[in-house]
Amino acid sequence: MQDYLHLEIEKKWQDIWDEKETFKAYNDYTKPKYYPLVEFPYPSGQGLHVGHPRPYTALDIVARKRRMEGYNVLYPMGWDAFGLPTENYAIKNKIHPAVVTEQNIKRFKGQLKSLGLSFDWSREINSTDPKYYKWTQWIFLKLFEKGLAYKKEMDINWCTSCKVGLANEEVVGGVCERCGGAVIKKAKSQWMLKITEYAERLINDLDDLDYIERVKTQQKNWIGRSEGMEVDFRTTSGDNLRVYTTRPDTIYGATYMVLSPEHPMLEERANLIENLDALQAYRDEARRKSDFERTELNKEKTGVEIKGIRAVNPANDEEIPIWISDYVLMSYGTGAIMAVPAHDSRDWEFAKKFELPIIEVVQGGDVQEAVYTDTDKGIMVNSDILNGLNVQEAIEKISDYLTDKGLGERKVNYKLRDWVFSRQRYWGEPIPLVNCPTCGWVALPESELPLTLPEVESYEPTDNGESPLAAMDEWIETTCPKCGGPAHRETDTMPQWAGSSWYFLRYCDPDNDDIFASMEALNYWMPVDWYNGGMEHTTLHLLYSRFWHKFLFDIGVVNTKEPYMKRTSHGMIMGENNEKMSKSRGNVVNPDDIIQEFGADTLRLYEMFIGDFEKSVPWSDNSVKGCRRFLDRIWTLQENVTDDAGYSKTLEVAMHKAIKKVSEDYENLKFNTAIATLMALLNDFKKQTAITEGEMKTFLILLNPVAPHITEELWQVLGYDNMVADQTWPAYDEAKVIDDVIEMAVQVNGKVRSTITLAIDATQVMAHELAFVDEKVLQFTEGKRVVKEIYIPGKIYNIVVK
RNA sequence: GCGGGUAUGGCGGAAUUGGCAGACGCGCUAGACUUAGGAUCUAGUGUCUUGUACGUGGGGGUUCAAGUCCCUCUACCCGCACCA
Repeated sequence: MQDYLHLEIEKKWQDIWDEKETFKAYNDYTKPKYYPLVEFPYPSGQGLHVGHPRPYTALDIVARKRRMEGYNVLYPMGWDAFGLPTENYAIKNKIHPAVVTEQNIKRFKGQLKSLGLSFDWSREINSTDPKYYKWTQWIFLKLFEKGLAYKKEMDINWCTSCKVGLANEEVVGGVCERCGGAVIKKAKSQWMLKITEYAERLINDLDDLDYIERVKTQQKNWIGRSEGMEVDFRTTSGDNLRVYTTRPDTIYGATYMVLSPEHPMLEERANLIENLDALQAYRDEARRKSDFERTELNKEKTGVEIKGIRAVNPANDEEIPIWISDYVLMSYGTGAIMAVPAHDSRDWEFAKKFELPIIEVVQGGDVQEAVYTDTDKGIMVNSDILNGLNVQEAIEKISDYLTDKGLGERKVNYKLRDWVFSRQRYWGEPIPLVNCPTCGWVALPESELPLTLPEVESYEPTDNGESPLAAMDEWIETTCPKCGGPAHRETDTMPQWAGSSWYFLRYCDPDNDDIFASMEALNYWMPVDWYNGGMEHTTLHLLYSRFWHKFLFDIGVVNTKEPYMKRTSHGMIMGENNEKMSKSRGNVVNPDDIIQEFGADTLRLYEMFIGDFEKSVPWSDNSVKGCRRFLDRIWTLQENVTDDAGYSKTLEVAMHKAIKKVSEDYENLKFNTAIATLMALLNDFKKQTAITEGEMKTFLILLNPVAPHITEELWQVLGYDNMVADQTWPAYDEAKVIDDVIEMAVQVNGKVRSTITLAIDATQVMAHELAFVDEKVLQFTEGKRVVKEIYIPGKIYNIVVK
């Protein structure tokens, strides 16, 4: 017997798979297809992280199993290569980001190949390749054409000392990550995409999808649909202040109003306001905080009352004060609220701090002492026409009442905001628009796509907040495609989300120069059957790509209204100390080292065995060794295989059970228990003097998706000249999976006292007879009265005594 | 703070969804083989005050029966819109 030389064996089979194009997805549109997808990685300078192989191996298992089940499988891979780290590296080292990207991709690809993943590399894509981003730009132009892209003044993070715009991630503790300088918000005209127009569909269409529940919930909560009312409050300045509320029933408890510090009323009625300076100072302060900081509850509430203007509660005509406070956001609702301190915890804290009146309108608590929010079963009080109603009835009645009086209207609101699509950066897709003094914003004609990134001297953003492209005069100066007059190019680029919002479509037809993918290819391959990715992409990436896909469906260029049929999520791999792996913590494990020492099969097996696929899990060097030991023990099986093609009598049930369990577990993300089953089966094998060829073959096929190299090698050792990858997935016989005799636990008063052996279909009478001669049972029942017997066939027998 | 999730031996985890808690693996203990062992093989391994005992983050409840269902508390993890 040869030694198990993992490096040699793994290289050998990887070369064979490449040469034979074993995993190529062929364009035979008559066969049943299967399209599993993993998120394409950002090729960072650090190389592959041990976290990457976890999802890749998981869907590799599914892909390999599907091929053996007769499907034409498309399991593709590519690079999501635009992004901030590459750009920052380029700035620091004065090297073109494209060069950095190329190096990183090369390294990543080599590492992925050494894992033996069954990707179809002939369809590799790269989001920074002009041939790819031509179509990203094309899709943007379609959005623009349909009125879904618009310009709006939005705040960016601005470092006052570097004089550059910063990503949120570059703002640490309110200061610039690079220089420690103060960061303020600076208004900048930005391209926005109207994702809010799709909010309703993005919620409703989730119903038909096979997404794991927590992903659906997160998507729904992120979109944040709420039904409520917009209500107008008159003011002493003669204006109407419109608020949004989901609880119009509590309007009689509204004892003050709060406006967002950015609310336009401050400008519009500046002449009537007596304390403008204080308000302005507060506004400046709020400007330095993010929405996230502003809505933090545990911090002390702050605010300033507007002196000189008061509001009138439309329900009871009482005059109430108006405050500004940063816990009200301009970006949600109308930027103004009616505050009901008795029944909203934020309002309650604010009222307590500033000694504003608290009026109970739903019975059930002591609102002077604590906020009362559990109002579901409460009855309305102090509310005139609503008194005595429950909350639901009150909402209906007051909504009708205010609507009839012309004081408000029912309104559905979403937390979801439109997508800020501009970045003042170099390393992104140029936005293919031209600003013409006479025609306004004009799209480039399709024939001019891709609009490629020009060479620039510096990748640093300019000190007036524009992208590095703004310094390229000869690139900016152009002519208007519409009128032919002089015009300027847009210098902002797209966010990294752009390229990843449609990449799964390109895999279907990656070399097409006429369209991003032909309808023929899309009709066959789409939708993605199973998409696995990190929980951290559950809100943004998933939502953005669903939005783009729905848009493409609306303009008739894709065939399905949803891109992904099924979405699952994997947990993170932590360092051995159960902290996030990072250089600074010194707990990083390099996959290359593991492959070198133990082999790719061991790494794959380990990452699948390590724990619940959906949960995060710490790395363990010892467990890696245990997985290698399992493969070593399999390797030695080759010495004890007989010529018998079937299963032996002693192992028959175990074989059928294992096929069933492994087949099901691979489908349900339960890779750890699938492997445990195979380990148990190997233990059974080891108890025999020899196993049959049939048993060995089945075992190798079942293990192949997890450990493809060693299983192919052992297959060859058995004397076959084809591959495991060419085999048919084994079937099991349901009749042979069930034991006909079982051990049943016998409980007395709910505690297990003994077990009895009986037929699977035995009756209670038979169980009774066996149990009441059992010494251990009698010990607990003797001299006592049997009150009740619970017999669940095949499960348990419980005797209740007194 | 808001939204989502998690908690089981020394460690990673399993438990047919209300029916024998701890499968499988690691670690540990003992033994075998060995010049040697961080190799391999065999056996054992939840805890303790060793019994009508206790035990699935803490407290309470429902049930013949609870890791699983209900109430409540705590701790940790992910996301929060310019990281990807």
